[in-house]
Amino acid sequence: MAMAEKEFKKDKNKDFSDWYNTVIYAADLVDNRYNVQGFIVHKPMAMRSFKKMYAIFEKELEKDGHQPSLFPTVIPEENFELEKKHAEGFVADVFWITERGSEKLKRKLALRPTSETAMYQMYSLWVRDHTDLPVKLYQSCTVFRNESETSPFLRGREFLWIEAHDAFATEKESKEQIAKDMGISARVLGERLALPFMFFDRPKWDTFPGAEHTYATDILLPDGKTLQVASTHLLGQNFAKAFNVKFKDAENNEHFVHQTCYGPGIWRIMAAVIAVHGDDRGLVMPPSIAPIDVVIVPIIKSKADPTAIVDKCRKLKDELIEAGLSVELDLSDKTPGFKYAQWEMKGVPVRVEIGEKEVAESRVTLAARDTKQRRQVSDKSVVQEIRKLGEEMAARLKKNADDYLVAHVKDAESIDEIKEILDKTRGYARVNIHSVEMDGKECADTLQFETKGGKVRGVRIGKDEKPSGDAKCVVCGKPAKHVVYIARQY
RNA sequence: GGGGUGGUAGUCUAGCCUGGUAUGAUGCUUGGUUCGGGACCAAGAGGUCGUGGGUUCAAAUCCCAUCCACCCCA
Repeated sequence: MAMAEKEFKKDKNKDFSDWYNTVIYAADLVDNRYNVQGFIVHKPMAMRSFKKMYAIFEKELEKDGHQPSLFPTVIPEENFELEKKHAEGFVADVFWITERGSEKLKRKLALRPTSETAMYQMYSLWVRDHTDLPVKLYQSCTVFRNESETSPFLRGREFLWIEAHDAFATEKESKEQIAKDMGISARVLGERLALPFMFFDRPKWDTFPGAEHTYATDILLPDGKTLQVASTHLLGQNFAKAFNVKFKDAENNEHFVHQTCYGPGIWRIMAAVIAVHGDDRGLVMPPSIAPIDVVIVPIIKSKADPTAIVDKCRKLKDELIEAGLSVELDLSDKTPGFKYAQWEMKGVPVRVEIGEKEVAESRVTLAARDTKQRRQVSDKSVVQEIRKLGEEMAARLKKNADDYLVAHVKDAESIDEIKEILDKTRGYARVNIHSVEMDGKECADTLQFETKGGKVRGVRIGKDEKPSGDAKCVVCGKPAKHVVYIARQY
């Protein structure tokens, strides 16, 4: 709370990391004084946005035929180890429960780092024949991972996400689901949250442990590093075989199911929203997930009777709540300028100012968070005008994001050019590379070393980008089979 | 994995080298003046100086141990 009262003077573009590490506390999103590293307290300003974000995703998932569920937080060791590659990939990150009371457990229980091995255990019981398919369940929950380096919303030992786990009769359906999942990401991240995202087909060496293919959504942050905020994994029949998820088709033949899982990282999406939209005055929250839609600031002169102003504020608050908006009326004993700064810090999209002039002229003053520009609107059309202001703001955020992304993708034909792009442009370098199958890993490793952390994010999905016939790999010089994007990553 | 920084009031912080009554700001409380872009005056409350041990007449300060957090880099 106290941090929020302090004056905030940070230059986002000059020192992004410092800006980020200050604004999340100044905007009263989290408190990091809980004394376990990587486990953080989420305050109301964060939870309000999270709940809205969850609601948006859940609606999209349900439109696509998913149903809500909640599986246990603990996974017994024997389940966890069933899919070998999955277990190998995650074991270093798992927190284990080894005791209950003073008694040592005979088998360890994992705190779920992800829920495949909890859910598919049950899927194997539930799926008997083709009429049981598809299974499409999601859960909104937290998961636990023993990350060595932690940062609020970017990397935590406990973090919020959604995981959707689907099982299908056919490979075709499972592949179609990948596109549907990306459609959800595109609508939520691109349209509702105005984030500059790209879809990538991850290189073979960078797939989710246990998956055949990983399709990921990356967002470019202002420091030029990309953040993976969502991923869909084509699991094939790997887990189905490990967990014995089988069904009988219409001809009474047994088959393993084909599975996918989709995980939008609610925490990381928040990080992206903060990082992409925020400015030197604090958060700029897109209206779709703003913790508070509107703040009303009364302007009261000492010598005048405040009754009429306060009455008008209260009446407007009721009217806006009636219209479905979340509203804060700031009657605290602070000066207007102080209140403006406070609510701007918290990213409230629309501010209403009401003083004696507004009362006398039956109007109010609205101010948009992103431009800080004010406009006068009549009392009669306040709700409508606030909505309009929100829509205009959302459109501006979207345009900024799109422009930003376009300006931060550049082609490179040498490692030096890639370095230049990573360091100066602070964005993606688009290059020809030998291969994104396992035979290309050596090039990727070299590239990562030479460019100090530049990683192959993968082949862009939906763009059909292919190297020309005589194109050479930017690293090894052999004929290039793929066009990929390189960036440093979180 | 490697490195760095720090733990003193709700918050930020001075003091530590050179041991001797705990510094300032902010926030909070009360009263008053203010209020259209981070107001001001006055009074007041608020402290196991991370924890444990040692040295000493005396430890926030010196020594040893330990816990915790934060940041940066691969």
